[in-house]
Amino acid sequence: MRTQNVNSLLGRCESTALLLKALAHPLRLQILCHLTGGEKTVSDLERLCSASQSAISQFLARMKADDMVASRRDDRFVYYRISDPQVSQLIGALHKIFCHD
Amino acid sequence: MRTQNVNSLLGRCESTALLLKALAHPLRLQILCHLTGGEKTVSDLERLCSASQSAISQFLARMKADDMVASRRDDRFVYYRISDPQVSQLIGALHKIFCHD
DNA sequence: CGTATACATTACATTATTATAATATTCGAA
DNA sequence: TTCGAATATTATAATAATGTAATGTATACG
Repeated sequence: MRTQNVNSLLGRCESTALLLKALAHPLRLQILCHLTGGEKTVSDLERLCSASQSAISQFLARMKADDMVASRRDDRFVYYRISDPQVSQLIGALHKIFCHD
Repeated sequence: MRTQNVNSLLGRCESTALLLKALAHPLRLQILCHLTGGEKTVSDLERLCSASQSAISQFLARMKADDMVASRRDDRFVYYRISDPQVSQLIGALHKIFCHD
């Protein structure tokens, strides 16, 4: 049963590991760090992360499919934001552990 | 320069992503969760995680090479423990976020 | 309409990760 | 010294992730 699985240690480790894997890439992590500062367009992220448009767009699409981020369009720009509270919490925790001492 | 790199956002994201990657596997995460409860032998972990000896041993070797865990031998048993404080902190943070609501 | 800008998608070669099986080592007890 | 339990290592086939290039789509504006 799904619920039982999620409540078992293995089940929680499986779903948590999936999320960790989604963050476990320098560019994806960078993107999410920038998004904690508020929504950004693809070209914002392109400049901020100095990565290719294609790579950024692909990772955003993937994270959107995983419901980690959401987007809205305004004219010719698409604004992305973090939509999963657990992702925000996790980024916050990472910041405390790795950027604060 | 190494220090500058670690202090840049990209540098911190790179090293943090490496650690996340190391945790981003159901079995490795399970192993580390069990180790937060104190040191365990390989066969303890084999039972606790219901995984093969080979898989457990390989992951432990890899995490040891990454200085995430350490081991000591007592007679015929090898006891593993978490040796990296950041790993402990991270597991603690994950527990709060994913196992506490 | 046609063009430029912003973004998305597809395709693919390269590299990394995984699971599994087989074999090796280490150490204590008989 | 031989045996078995505990752990480590090696090899490898299968799968997944990555970076890059090329192409596609949408929207505003002249």
